[in-house]
Amino acid sequence: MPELPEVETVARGLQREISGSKIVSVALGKTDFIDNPEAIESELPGRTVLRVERYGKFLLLRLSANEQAKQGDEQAALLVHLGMTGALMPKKVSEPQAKHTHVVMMLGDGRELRYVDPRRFGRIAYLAGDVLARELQRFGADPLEAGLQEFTRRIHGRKARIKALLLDQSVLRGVGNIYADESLWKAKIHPAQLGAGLKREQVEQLYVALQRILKRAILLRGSSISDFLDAEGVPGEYQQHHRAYGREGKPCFRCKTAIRRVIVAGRSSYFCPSCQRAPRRQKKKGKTKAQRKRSKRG
DNA sequence: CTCGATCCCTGGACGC
DNA sequence: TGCGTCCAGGGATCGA
Repeated sequence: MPELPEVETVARGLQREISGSKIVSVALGKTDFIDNPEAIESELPGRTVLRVERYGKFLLLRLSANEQAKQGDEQAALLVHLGMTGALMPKKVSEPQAKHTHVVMMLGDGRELRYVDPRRFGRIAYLAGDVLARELQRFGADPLEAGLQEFTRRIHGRKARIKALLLDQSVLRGVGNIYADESLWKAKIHPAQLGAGLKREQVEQLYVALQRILKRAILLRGSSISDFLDAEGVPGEYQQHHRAYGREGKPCFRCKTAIRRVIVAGRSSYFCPSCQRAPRRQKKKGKTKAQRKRSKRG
């Protein structure tokens, strides 16, 4: 599940591998996850990948102007969201095509940039000019670029639960389930705590924890839980450093209490019930029972 | 503003 | 060996 560190890792790899490469032609497979397949086919050929950046959980492939030099197509880019299972990698043309390869961009040097995504939870879009600018504006601050003041402003006044806030891409861009849980564990904050219910020091602790964890994860090339691979096909190593995520029933690294898993904001949330105390006056009535029976229906 | 529910999709785990 | 079922989960969307 590519989040900020994984996408950053892929972006760096692609920057090294394909920046400067020209896209000669494009072939599409299934396109139901692509905003505008026709634009992909008509706009990409002839353009050069100027550089590859990360924007939240998106890869942003900045493209050169079209050779026909149309008006207003400056600032053109290909946005790629990897969803849960997406992978974007350059391969030699001679290499067999993996199953679920949905986009193939032929490069000018005998390689292809291939997008593979079994579940198609990803997203691809060709955007330019104002449309691109507007799309990017929808997202919140990059957690590695935001200062403590901005971070606090975005968290402290909110009534939503902190887990939901961390996952909300319009609040912070790039944080997903793994790094939300890891940073909350490190800051000793319960995932159901309200943003507005956090003390000043807690917000600061969370800010520091989140940045440290993200930076460390980037150094280790991200977390490979199921099948994440970077642009070179190499798995990350940060999963070996997880303290909460995926550790239900295992002892907390601080106090040995068994890590618990609950659903918060619709997502599995792993936390230490001893280190991360539940919100005080939060307390509804029955719930666990209702949860287990709500499922089926397909 | 915030919530839960639902849908998208496939592979993997599990039960029989 | 092969079904059927459940689950995972980021994000969009809709109704409460």
